[in-house]
Amino acid sequence: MVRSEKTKQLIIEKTASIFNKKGYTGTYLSDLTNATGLTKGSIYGNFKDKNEVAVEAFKYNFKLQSEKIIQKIDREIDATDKLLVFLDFYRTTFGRIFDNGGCAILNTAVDSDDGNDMLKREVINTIQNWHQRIVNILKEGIRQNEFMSIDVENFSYRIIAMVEGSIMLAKTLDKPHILLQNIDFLESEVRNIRNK
Amino acid sequence: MVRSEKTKQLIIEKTASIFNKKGYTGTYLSDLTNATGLTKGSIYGNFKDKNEVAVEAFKYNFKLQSEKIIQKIDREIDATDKLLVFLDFYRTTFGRIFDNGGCAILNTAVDSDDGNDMLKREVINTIQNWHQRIVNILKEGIRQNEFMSIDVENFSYRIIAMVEGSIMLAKTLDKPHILLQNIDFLESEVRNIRNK
DNA sequence: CATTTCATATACCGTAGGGTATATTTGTAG
DNA sequence: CTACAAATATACCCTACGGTATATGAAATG
Repeated sequence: MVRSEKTKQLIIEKTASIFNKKGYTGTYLSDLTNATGLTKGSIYGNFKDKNEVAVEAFKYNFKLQSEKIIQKIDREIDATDKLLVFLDFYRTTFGRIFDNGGCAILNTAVDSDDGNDMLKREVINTIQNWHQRIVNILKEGIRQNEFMSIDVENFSYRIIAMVEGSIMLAKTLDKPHILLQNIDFLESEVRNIRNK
Repeated sequence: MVRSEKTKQLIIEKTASIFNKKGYTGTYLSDLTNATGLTKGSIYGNFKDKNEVAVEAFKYNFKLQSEKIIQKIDREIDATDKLLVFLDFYRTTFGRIFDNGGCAILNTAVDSDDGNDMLKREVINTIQNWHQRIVNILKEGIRQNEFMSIDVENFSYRIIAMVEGSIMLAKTLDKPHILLQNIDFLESEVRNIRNK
């Protein structure tokens, strides 16, 4: 990795959680320089503007959350196990997610809802990717006669909505058990659509 | 209403949706003066600072959402009907909620998660009020043998999580049907806990 | 080792942010 | 109709925001 790429990476890594915590307008260039130990000149030598940093920070935040879980999912064979592994993931990582400022998708979706088109487009893409991933697992499960023939679109949006809503509640009220219990519920939902 | 109270109200009403759309740091005093047609002097004559306006704006936004639905709930006698009326409410009002910038609870919870203690406390209170309201309906339903004996805390957090998560998804992706379908689901959940 | 290239720091700019002290206006009571 | 109080506007403050032009420093190449 050339020097510039290293710095770029450093900036993203050091500022990602700040953007996630304070939002786009709430994160100042001074936050970026403080966190990185670099100067504005250096940051603007590596990024076009603050927006570009924010977009990269969001990508990084999501990757941080999703990379490991995708690996785990891919390791499983049965659709049921894929979904269960995915859900169980939140049990073990909610602490880290909370420390990082909460779910990047939720935060950025709410934050970029007015204005900030680049960020908004990135969030939409990310959600749709995630949704499609679950849809594909469900479809494969149905094809393999593992699951009943359900409305896969609907079911996967339900999972995402529940996860996101639960993270918001659990984090805001500082009651992790809300998330944990709703994960329990989603697991039972997954088991319910299985063919016996 | 004395003059000052009128102005205060005007400021709150005219700026509430702006705060909901752009968040606390994203809403500038210039937004407030533009929206109200007043000057900074007048705004600071009626409020201590921007934070106080934001808190009042949040209260107003939530009231706007909740006032009518509470009336509707109170009109129903059976616990089942109370819950169904509550859920059905979102079918008819999601458009207005979206136009107002989304659910005030969700937005403010995410927005005030870092810093802004006054706002954060207000959100927490509001969520807990809302939760308690659902818990009370469920408890009463159980007492009247209308519902099975379920975990009421858990069940009501599940409803709230689902509603909030669905609003986020539906608004971000511009797909209202996500919210509508998840409302359908919650309705069937309510019907499922009824004693036959 | 000299030179060039690339990355970072310095020093600066205009603007607009939140906030306030003071002047002006507007209702209101005698 | 005047005098007073309350509410609003004016004019200003300092700070720090996002951003840029330029100078300095560190690697890489011949």
